[in-house]
Amino acid sequence: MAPELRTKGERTRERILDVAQDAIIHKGFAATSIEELVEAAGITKSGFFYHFRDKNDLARQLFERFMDEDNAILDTLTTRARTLSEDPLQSLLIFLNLYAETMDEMPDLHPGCLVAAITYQEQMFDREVRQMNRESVLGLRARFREWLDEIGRKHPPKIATDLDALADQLTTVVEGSIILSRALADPGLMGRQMRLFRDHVKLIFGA
Amino acid sequence: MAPELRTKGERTRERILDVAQDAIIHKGFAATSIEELVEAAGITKSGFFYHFRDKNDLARQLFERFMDEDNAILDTLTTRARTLSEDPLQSLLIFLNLYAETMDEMPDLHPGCLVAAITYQEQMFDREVRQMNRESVLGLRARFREWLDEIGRKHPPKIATDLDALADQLTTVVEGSIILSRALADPGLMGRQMRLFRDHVKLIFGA
DNA sequence: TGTACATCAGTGAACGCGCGTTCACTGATGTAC
DNA sequence: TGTACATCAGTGAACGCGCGTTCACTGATGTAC
Repeated sequence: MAPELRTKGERTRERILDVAQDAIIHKGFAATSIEELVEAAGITKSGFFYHFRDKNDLARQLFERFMDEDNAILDTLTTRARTLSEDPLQSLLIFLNLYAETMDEMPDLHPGCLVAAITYQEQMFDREVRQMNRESVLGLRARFREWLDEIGRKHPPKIATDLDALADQLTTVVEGSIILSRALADPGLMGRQMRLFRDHVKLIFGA
Repeated sequence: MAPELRTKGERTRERILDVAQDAIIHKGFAATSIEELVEAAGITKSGFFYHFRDKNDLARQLFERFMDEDNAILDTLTTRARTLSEDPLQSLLIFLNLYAETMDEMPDLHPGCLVAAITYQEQMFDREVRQMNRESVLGLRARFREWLDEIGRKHPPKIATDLDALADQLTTVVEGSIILSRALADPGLMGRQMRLFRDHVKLIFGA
C-alpha cells in the first residue's frame, strides 16, 4: 500500500497526475493544456503521450486514483469511528466529527472535489469517465444508507425522516460546502457545515 | 419588467445569452466556443463581437442577467411566504417549501447553478466576474442570516446552533444538490434535499 | 413627402497562435547466455 | 565478465485544425430639416 520508490516511469506518471489534478480542479478540464502539465512535471509533450493514450485517458486515470484515495480516507475514518464506540449512532457521530476535522486540516485535497468538477464539465468527458463519476456518488449513498438503517434498528428515529435523502445529504453537504468555501475563500466553512449536518443526525435519532 | 419585444439587437443578444448559459453549465466556459454559440443563435461570428467586447464580456453579461433572475425568483417566493403567515418562522418554512417546489418544477434553470460552474473554473474568468460570484453568495448569506435572527427573537432556538452556518447551509444544499442531481440524473433529488433542510430548521426552532 | 445623414445590426474574409496528436528516433537500464 | 538484444522512458520536430479576435465593408432602419 505504501507506494514509495517504484520505477522512474511510475514516479513521472504520478507527478503528471498531481499537477493535472490541481489544474483541473481550479481551471476545468478543457482549460488545462497538456503543455502546461508537462512543463510543471519537467518533461516534454511527447513524454506525456508515452504515459497517457490521449487527454481523456488522463482524466480516467486521474479519477481512478482519486476514488481510491477517497475511499481509503473514508475507510480509515469509519474504522476509527467504529473502534471508538460499538453503538452505530455514536460511531456515525464520531465519524462525522472526524470527517469535519479532516476538512479543517486539508481544505484543498478532500474527497469529492473532483466529482463536482467533472459533473460541471460532463460533455468534455467520455462515457466511461461519466459512469465512474456516477458510481462514486452511488457508492457513498449506499455506504451511508446502510449505516443509517443499522442505526434505525437500534434507535428508531424520533422524527419521520426520508433516510434516502439523509444519506444523500452527506454528499450534498460535502459538494456544496466545497463550492461555498471556494467562492468565499473560507477554508473553515466546510467543517462547520459538516458539524451542522451532524447536529441534524443527532436530533433525528436522539442523543 | 416584462421584457417583450424591444429592438432586434436586444433579442439577438438575449438569444446568444440563452444558448451560452446552457452550454457553459453543461460543458464549462473554456469548452464552449463562440463558433457553436453563433451557429445556434443563427448569426455569424463577427455578429457576436458586435454584442460582446470579448469572451469574458459574455461571462459578465451572462452572470449579471442570471443574478437578476435569481434574485427576482427569491424575492417573489419571499413575498408570497411572508404574505401567507406573519410569523417569521412559519414564513421561512413556507418559503422553503415553495423553494423546493420551484426546484421540482424547473430542475434545469434554478438559481445558483452558475455559481458552481464559475467557482470550478475560476482561473478562466477575470477578477470582475469572480467578485460578482463572491457577492452573490454573500448576498444569500446576509438575506437568510437576517431572517434567522428575526426568527430567533420570537422563537429562541431549542438547540444551540451556529446560525451563520445554518444561513450558509441553504446555499450549500442548493449547490450540492444540483451536483448530485446532475451526476445521478435525478431531478427530484434537489427538492428532497431542500425539504430535509427544512426539517432541520423546524427542529432547531421547534414547530 | 423627399432627401441626407447617422446609427444599428450585422457580414465575410483573413490573421496568428496554441492546442492535441503523431512519428521517427535515442540514451539508459535490464536480461540472457 | 563481456556481448547482444529488448524494453523503458523518454526527446524533438512537425502536422493540421479550430479557436478568439480584427477589420473593412454593408443593407436596413431611424431621425432632421
